[in-house]
Amino acid sequence: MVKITLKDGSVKEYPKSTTVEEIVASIGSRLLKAALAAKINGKVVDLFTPVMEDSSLEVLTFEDDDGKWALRHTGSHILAQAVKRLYPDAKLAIGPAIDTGFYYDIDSDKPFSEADLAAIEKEMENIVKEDLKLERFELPRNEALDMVSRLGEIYKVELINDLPEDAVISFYKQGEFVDLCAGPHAPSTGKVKAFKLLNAAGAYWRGSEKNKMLQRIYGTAFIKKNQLEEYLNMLEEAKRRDHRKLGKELDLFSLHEEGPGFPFFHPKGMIIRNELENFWRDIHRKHGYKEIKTPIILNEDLWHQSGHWDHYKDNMYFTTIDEKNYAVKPMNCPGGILIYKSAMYSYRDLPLRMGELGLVHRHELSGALHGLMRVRNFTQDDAHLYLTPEQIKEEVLGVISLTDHIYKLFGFKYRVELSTRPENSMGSDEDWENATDALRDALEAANLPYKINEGDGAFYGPKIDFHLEDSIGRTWQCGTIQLDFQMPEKFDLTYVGADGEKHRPVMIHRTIFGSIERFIGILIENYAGAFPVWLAPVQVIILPVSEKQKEYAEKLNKQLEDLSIRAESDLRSEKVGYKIREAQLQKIPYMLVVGDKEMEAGTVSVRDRKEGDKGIMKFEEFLSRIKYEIENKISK
RNA sequence: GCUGGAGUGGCUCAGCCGGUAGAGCAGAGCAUUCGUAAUGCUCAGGUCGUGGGUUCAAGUCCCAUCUCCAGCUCCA
Repeated sequence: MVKITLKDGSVKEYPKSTTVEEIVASIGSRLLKAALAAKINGKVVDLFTPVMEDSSLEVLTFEDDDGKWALRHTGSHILAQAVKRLYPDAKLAIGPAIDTGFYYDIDSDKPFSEADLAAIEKEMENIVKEDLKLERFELPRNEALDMVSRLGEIYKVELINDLPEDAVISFYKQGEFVDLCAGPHAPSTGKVKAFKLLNAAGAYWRGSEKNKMLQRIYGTAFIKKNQLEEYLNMLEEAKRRDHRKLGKELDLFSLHEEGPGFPFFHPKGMIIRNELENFWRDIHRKHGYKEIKTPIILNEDLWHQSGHWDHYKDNMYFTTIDEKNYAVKPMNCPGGILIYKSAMYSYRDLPLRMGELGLVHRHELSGALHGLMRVRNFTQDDAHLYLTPEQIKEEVLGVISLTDHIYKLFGFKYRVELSTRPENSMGSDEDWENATDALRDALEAANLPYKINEGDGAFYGPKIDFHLEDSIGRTWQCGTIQLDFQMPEKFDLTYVGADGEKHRPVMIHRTIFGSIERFIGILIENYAGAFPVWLAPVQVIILPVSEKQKEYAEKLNKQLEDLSIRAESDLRSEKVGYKIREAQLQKIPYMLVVGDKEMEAGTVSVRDRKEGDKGIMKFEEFLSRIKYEIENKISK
């Protein structure tokens, strides 16, 4: 007999090699129905696993991440099985579960069209109906290789060959289909009732552009049909929030063939930009930053000296002036450094914080361009801090807290990553280690959860990255804090210490918005175009009921403008309903409906874009309310 | 850059098996002066991303190219 300790602390006894499934069945039929996998002594296993010793047992359902992943992983196997049934020549690569569902990479001569996906989905439904039991078996390496080569699965051969010597090589079988897989899986294909294939796209084998491009089919799976519906609705909703669509509808910006990746900002988009920049300047001044501006085009020699030529040339644009070679700046640091070098500094001057809203140009791959999120020219809200080595931690912490403060103002959730030394980089291992440790210390001190992003640092130093989410949960790097011992060396930067000797400062490169363009993209999607009043391109629109109130409307408009509130009046001879509809679609925060009643009483009938009709109030009262909202940057 | 898909008036979209472009919205004009998400009528507007080719005839077929979309790669 073995003793099984359940999550609630109760202990039950079962004959040895009773399967998890049988144990779960003895607990309750509802739990059995919901169970997808289990944890025995903390290790995730299949339900058909026999229990051989005294253990703790935790049943995993779709509510648990591991249970969810098991179900979706089974979804990917069903997908592969369906593909093999329909296209026996297709070769299978990898097919994992992911946050939003699952995918399978397949090598097939025939590209999968929408119609093919529908056919595959149909076959998957059959497999679900067949309710095939999943079985697991292990093979010694040579037998495993033998089996996958007999099946002609060349990618699986490669995968097995790359497994470490001591790895257990396991397979999962459902009906006629067998796949190399570590598991765990749902107990049978019948569990995957609520699934859908979403799209097909290319993906390189093993993620390297040197390898063959395979076809990746994405799908998702849930335990209940209504969860799937909900998810699909969420995707639809996200499409409505897409900043590219809203940018056009709200007349904020545009992109043209004449300048791929070079966004054009329209008057309304410029208002948001300028408000953000004003806010940025204000808060940075308060945090001890000076502002500078450096040229966009600088002599090529500078870029040789900075190391960009060796490490960043492929992303740069070049030009010639008077037969001399120049580069368009992809970063602001070398220009900023020239300003630093134009004076002498005492240790008393440090930390020196110099901010720059700098327009940079980078050659991004054409296929990577994406609305405002990834462009070829963008304005970084950059700053370079020059410090003594002792000041590193405090300054990094200062930047972290400023970043947190600003993101919170917008109500953004964010994720933090620590990116370490990349392959193509400069400097000694010791410098890199010190810099990376310093950033890690700061993160620990700030008590920020973070993930390590191996080899993703800048070529001159490691960095802390802040990622923000767009409407469908894709994340984009915005803020970054980079610690740099290299540029001060390359440019022979110095300050005079208390000892009267010259010393080498350390540099921090940092951004908070990251790029104004990308940040605006994130703002649009997060607010679904309904910006808080302080950012809204038009803050108030006055809607006279008829032309009789035209003058009253103009008077109110003028008063608003005198207070620097962005107001418009809709004086067209349209019905109020029509004017409201347009203002509503433009997501204007406040509509002031004025008719004879209001005109005579000096009042306005206020309509809030979210809450609807707020009733009549004195115009002055409305003024003080909106002023309060603007001044305090209220988002609601 | 790679794989797949798309590109028709300012916007959103229709156009079957090739026979010389349709609608709604927006715009302009006229009428209407109207109380919380679309008043009516009239008019104007495209040669179908670009360049070649096949054909008596191409938005529709073929080739090239540009841009966009999804994903991969890359990144603020």
